[in-house]
Amino acid sequence: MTNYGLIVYNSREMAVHGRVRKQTVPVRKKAYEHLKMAILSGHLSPKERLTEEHLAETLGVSRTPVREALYKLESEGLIRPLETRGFIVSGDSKEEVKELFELRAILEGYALRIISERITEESLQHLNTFIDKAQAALEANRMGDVFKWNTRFHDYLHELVSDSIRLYRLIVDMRKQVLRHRKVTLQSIEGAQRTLDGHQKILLALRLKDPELCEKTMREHIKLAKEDALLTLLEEHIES
Amino acid sequence: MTNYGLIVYNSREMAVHGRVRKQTVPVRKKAYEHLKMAILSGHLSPKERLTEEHLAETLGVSRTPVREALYKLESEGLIRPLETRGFIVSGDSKEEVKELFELRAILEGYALRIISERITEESLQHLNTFIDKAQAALEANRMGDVFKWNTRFHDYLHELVSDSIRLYRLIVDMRKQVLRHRKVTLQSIEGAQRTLDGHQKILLALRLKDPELCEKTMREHIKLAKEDALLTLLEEHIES
DNA sequence: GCAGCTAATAATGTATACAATAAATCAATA
DNA sequence: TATTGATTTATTGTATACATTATTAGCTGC
Repeated sequence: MTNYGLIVYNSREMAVHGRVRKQTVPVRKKAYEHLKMAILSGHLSPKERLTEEHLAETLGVSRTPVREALYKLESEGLIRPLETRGFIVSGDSKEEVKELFELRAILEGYALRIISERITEESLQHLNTFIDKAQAALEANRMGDVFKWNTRFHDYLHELVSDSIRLYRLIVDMRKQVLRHRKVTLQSIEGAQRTLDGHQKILLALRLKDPELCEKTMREHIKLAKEDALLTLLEEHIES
Repeated sequence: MTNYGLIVYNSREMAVHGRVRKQTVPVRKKAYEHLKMAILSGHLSPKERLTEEHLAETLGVSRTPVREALYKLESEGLIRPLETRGFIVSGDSKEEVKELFELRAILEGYALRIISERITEESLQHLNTFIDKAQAALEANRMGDVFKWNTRFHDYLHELVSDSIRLYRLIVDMRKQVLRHRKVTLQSIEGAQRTLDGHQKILLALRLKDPELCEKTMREHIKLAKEDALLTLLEEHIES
């Protein structure tokens, strides 16, 4: 396994109730974030076996926080216990990727339905801005920015259901997991344009305040993303 | 806090690969199950503060497995960290119950959509049997059995999507959490009859193999359950 | 009484030790 | 050379100790 050292950022300040309170980031959380990123970015492949001791040693911490991170990752389905001991990064089989996107489609579709019933003109304006910026970036061929503004678009939408805690959590979680399949999608211009068109449609559906249409549109939008992701998956297979 | 001792069932046999292998249930898991049941059954009220030390002492184990159980419960939203230290059982505010049921509605609605595309005649027969048995029990005023067969009905449906691991997990999880709001629903005869009618509709939609209709029907079915649960919640408030 | 400080206490976070168990290795035997 | 059994090693599960931090309680001076 590659030795990726634990990033050190031990404490940060946080204002609570007017009083400044120091809050140290628990090692457990750092280990968790670290492993999660390693998995999502592909640094940790599904081939490698993960054991508490080994990880603890690699990260330079004790087993206690590591195991807590492992359990959390397991509960999120990012790793799974091995028949023998230890864990393994969950492979992204075609079926799994499909399922991930399908869940996203229904959850976010439903979220958009809710949103359509409460969205304000101001929010619509915001969303519009994000689309415009992404479009401009696309025309200037700044793909990084396209990605950024598209992400903002979704983030902003999600914030609008942040009071539905469970739904919100689920969506955020799914999106994170989907990250590793989405890279290539946005590298192709056609893919990016398609995404943007999707966002336009979503905005339109929201403007119409039509819950039914909103749900349907979002589902279709994510379905497209799914197909892109599956294509990518296929390409990777051919490459290797 | 009430002293509920840890149920002792230390090991069980499990056949794996033809070979019988002894498997001890980890204390962590026992503590988790124990706390979960205490919460879901209402033995642990949202008033009580949960701290690692205290729980460890009460359960007669060390903090290590307790904290792991606590983290898991937190990730499932059954408890949440207190502003001060410790955890507290998540209250079932009206909003939370609503959200829970709404999520169930979309997830199970989607599940039924999938199921409709693959269900066999045999499965339909099974489902039919469950409904018949529940109906018979209802007419004989054996409410416990009504509950049992209705549960079987849903369980059986869920099994049909058990290969969609994430979806399956989510549904199972939501249903468990919903348990504590459902008791009273089935105690009323009208409620039970309504539930049964709903199951009939679901079966019909499945027979028609109409995905759209299936999704819609299931959503409506769970929406009804939601309203019952909310009524119950209201009643409890009045009582106290 | 109360604002602000300090000491005491409670609770958590992490490391570590040890016991229990599973997997791997190896040797002996048929 | 398979198969079995015993031994070694790897890994996990739990308890515990200690350090750190948060919370509370108790002061003191106003």
